[in-house]
Amino acid sequence: MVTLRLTNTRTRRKEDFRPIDPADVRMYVCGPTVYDRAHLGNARPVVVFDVLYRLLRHVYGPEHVTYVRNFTDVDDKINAEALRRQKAGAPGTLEALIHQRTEETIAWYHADMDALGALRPSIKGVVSEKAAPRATDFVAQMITMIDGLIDKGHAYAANGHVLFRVRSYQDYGKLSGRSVDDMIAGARVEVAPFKEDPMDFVLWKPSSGEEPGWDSPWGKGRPGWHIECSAMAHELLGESFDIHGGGLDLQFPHHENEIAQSACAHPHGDFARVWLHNEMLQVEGKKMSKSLGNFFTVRDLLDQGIPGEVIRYVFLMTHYRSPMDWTAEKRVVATTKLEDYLALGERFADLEKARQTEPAPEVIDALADDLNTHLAITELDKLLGNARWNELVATLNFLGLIPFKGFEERRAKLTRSAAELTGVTERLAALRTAAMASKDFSAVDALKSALIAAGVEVQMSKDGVELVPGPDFDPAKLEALK
RNA sequence: GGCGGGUUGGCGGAGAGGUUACGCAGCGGAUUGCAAAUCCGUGAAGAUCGGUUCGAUUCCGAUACCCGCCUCCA
Repeated sequence: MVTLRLTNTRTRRKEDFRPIDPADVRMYVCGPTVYDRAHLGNARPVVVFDVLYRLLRHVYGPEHVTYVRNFTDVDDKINAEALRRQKAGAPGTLEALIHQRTEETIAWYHADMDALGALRPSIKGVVSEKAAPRATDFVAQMITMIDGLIDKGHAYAANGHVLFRVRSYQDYGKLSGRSVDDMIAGARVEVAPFKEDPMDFVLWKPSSGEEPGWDSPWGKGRPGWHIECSAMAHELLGESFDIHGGGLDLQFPHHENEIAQSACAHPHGDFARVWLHNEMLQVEGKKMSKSLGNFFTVRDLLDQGIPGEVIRYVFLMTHYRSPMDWTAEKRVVATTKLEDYLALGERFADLEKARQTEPAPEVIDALADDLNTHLAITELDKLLGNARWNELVATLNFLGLIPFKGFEERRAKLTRSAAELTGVTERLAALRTAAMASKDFSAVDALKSALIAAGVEVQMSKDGVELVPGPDFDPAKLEALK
């Protein structure tokens, strides 16, 4: 069995991956706050951890992998959007508007991530709502956890809030490599009069009438951000699980706080053994931000006609622990490459056999070495160069770049196109033979130009004429020729 | 201010203390009525300065520059 090696943020080292239970390898990844369409940066961890998920499924078997990715559906930005809609005259209670907003955002998210070829999270291979849990479905577990933390002296209620007592957890800061004292010296912590210590963070906060709230021992309120992941991971994956992932920006404070809460609430568990963080995304060398005007969503790109596979390929070009730069040039390269793979795979692979073929071992090895997706992609070119067509197709499917279905659709399309081109090849060949004798190529060139304009690739050699319909083949443009 | 990461040929981007990365683009050639596609060949690198070493782009240190987090933006 292939041994995976992963760079564990917790130890800052690349380590052999040994699952707690090979029959149920468990991974948790922080999902989105569902207040709006996912932007391109949101998509990077999704693709990165989808590759890991696929690799784990390959190595341990799909039914032996559990992947949970949450939805944060309680958040001030969601409340703000719902309130804005209400003020704009939308009917219904605020609660209903919040619900409506989170529902539609979750549906968008799934659709957009599906388009990127990301598999849905699953529990032991079974896709379900539970594998994509919503924070609001786990408030009771959060309250229980907070209550336990108060009992153990790791948290305290003050002023309608419950705060985590950071000084009560000795290892606080270990994941992100910071010391509490240094951070306070940095003086960028929110100071609230009711905090015992400026570093203490909120587990529970009171809700006003306009905000969603749940009854709790500390009054009507809502959970702080970090507690949801601790509660859901515990409920769905247990006290100890294998992998916890997310963007590097979550390393501090979110993941640090998750660890503190979980370690203190469940001192006998390990919480997550391996922590993985993907670097951030840039656009043309700069941070994507609304102020720079280079902010866009996944849906924006899809609507521009950029296929999800192209976005995915561009992501895979860069190792997950390096900043990734989204550029127009990379998009072109990705488009060209994928088109080559699709055209050549369709032409030379046996699709039936490809379905029975394992992904290329070189690619598995590349991914097993800390998800070296770039190396994996260069291996695709070698498969192509060595005419290992069935493996190429199987590997493209495995990587989520071109599913088997994509090749089949291309084949069906070509079959239809070939029917449209019936007779044209012979006509062109005849014209060319005549032209060879008369030295007047005008009729040949006219037909050739028309074919190219219709999206047909014209290949003429001394052996004859071949017409290959391209991806943009439009039979309607051939009507005039008939 | 604190903490962390990075700097490779025109572009993207890896691995390895000593042997061609690879891809895209470029250039030369084969082929073609002209093209396209394909094939063959080919130039080009390791931010700067110092150290360790028989030997460093690869290890160590410093400098410069870039980036991220510290502000519930992944």
